[in-house]
Amino acid sequence: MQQDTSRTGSLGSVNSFLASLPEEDWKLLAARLSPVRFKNGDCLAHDTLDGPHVLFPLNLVACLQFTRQRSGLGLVGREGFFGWSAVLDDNSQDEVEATVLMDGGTALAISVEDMRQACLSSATLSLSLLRFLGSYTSQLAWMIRARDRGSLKERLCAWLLMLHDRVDSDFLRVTHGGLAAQLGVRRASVTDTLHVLEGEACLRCSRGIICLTDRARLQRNAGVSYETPRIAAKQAIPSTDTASITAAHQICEADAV
Amino acid sequence: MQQDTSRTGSLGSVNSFLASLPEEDWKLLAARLSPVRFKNGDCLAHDTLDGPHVLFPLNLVACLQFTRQRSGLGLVGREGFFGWSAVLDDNSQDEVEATVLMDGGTALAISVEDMRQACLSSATLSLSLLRFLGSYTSQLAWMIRARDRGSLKERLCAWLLMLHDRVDSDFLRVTHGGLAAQLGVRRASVTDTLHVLEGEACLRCSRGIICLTDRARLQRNAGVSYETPRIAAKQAIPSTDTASITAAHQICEADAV
DNA sequence: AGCGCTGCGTACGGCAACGTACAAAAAAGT
DNA sequence: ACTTTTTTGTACGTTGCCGTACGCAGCGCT
Repeated sequence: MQQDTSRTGSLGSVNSFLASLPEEDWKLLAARLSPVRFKNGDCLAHDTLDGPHVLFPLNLVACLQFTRQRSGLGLVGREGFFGWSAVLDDNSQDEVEATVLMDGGTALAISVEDMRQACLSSATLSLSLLRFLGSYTSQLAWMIRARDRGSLKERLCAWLLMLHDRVDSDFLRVTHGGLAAQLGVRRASVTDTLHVLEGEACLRCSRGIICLTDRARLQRNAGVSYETPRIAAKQAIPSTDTASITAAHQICEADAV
Repeated sequence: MQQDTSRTGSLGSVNSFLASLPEEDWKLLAARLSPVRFKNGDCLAHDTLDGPHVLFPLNLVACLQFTRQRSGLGLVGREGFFGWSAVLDDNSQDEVEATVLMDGGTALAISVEDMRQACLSSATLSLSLLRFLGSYTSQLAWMIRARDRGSLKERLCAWLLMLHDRVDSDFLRVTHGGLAAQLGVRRASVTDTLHVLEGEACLRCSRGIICLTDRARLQRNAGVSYETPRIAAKQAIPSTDTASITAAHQICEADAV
């Protein structure tokens, strides 16, 4: 853990976007961040908070999607943040929400006003936001590609890998129905495809849990649908080791009382 | 035309992103912008220029796509710009290129270095970039939605409307094959669907030209696939009237000699 | 006139994913 | 121990789009 010691043990150290900020930009935000806990299925920024906020997930994974609609647009986890549309007061995107998928946990929140202030006083911070939005853009683009040229098997593998990237366990707490919703396909299709993958020894299913056993093989199955997202994630998600995350998580829990 | 008089008659006035910039940010860019002409089928930023540039289309429309692949990711025209990935030195997106679709024309170019400089010295400029990237993000998101829930008819209508938004004529210079490539489907499927739309009196086809005759009906056919892109575009594309565009175009031609 | 090229019309079989439906198994509530 | 809910297994007919393929029409070129 060769991170900036002033931030080690602090709350922000586990969100790799925050962790990657230069010292001055971090100071602009640090004082105004406060931890918020979310349960599984919660909608980020609507359920728990009063006003609009930007949220930096620590150990939760959220699925971006249009309000009240099935197909998921992408994932946000500890590599990034959610709520940029409000910062840009871009109401065209108000119809996109993020619901917590797995392992309900903690995110750091900052009010949109504070965030906007910080951006206006630091061009490098704005550029950092731009960089993340750029990588999210790339994620969306590959999603599009996957939808018309890739088979369901390919897409499912890519999605599982993206989930796996954002948690610390090989056990994904998702149901077939949940995955179907996120991928915008039938539940039965997911079940079938998972059985095929199980046959290829890529994973094992039990009720409500999928255990990834052969990431490499999954990756081969995903093909190009996962190639670039992986690269983008590698840039954005540096080596955040499990221990530090758990530690910070516990600090959060204590802090959030 | 109630635009800033200092910019009326200048080149940037027809790119609505540039036009929307506050005076100071505009000054940061104006001196370093130079017009570049593109032919139909050219690839923005690779064919004509030496180094990496950011390009602000004036009267051309470009289709974003992965290198050497069919399906188009989105459109960029006079409402925005292309080349942000280089500004963020986000090489994960290097595989996305933009090829000129229609009516080859002029774009204003600024070197990535100059652009980065300008962004670092102005937080509001960075935020403007963010805002556009946010609306592009939204465009991509609706694209995803359209691909799995929308029929080809729906997607085709939305695409035609988006093209129409970015030109000044009701005549679109595109072939069925071209549209098929952009939409990532068979040429024959496009032909069939166009005939259906022709039957509904939405448009008329001749060789290499599609004439939109009933925008409202097209919009109804497109359904939600076009709703939000339209809203996003309305924010980003203010009333740029034909006369000013033509005028500025001619200035460009003179300037580009 | 004749040639070639690009763009359009149309057809047939195939397949992945769809909608729907029903029942069994596992967990959760009482 | 019993009921209720959630999750999973499996089936059948349907459909939108695919791949491929062939012929014709408009247009430029020599």
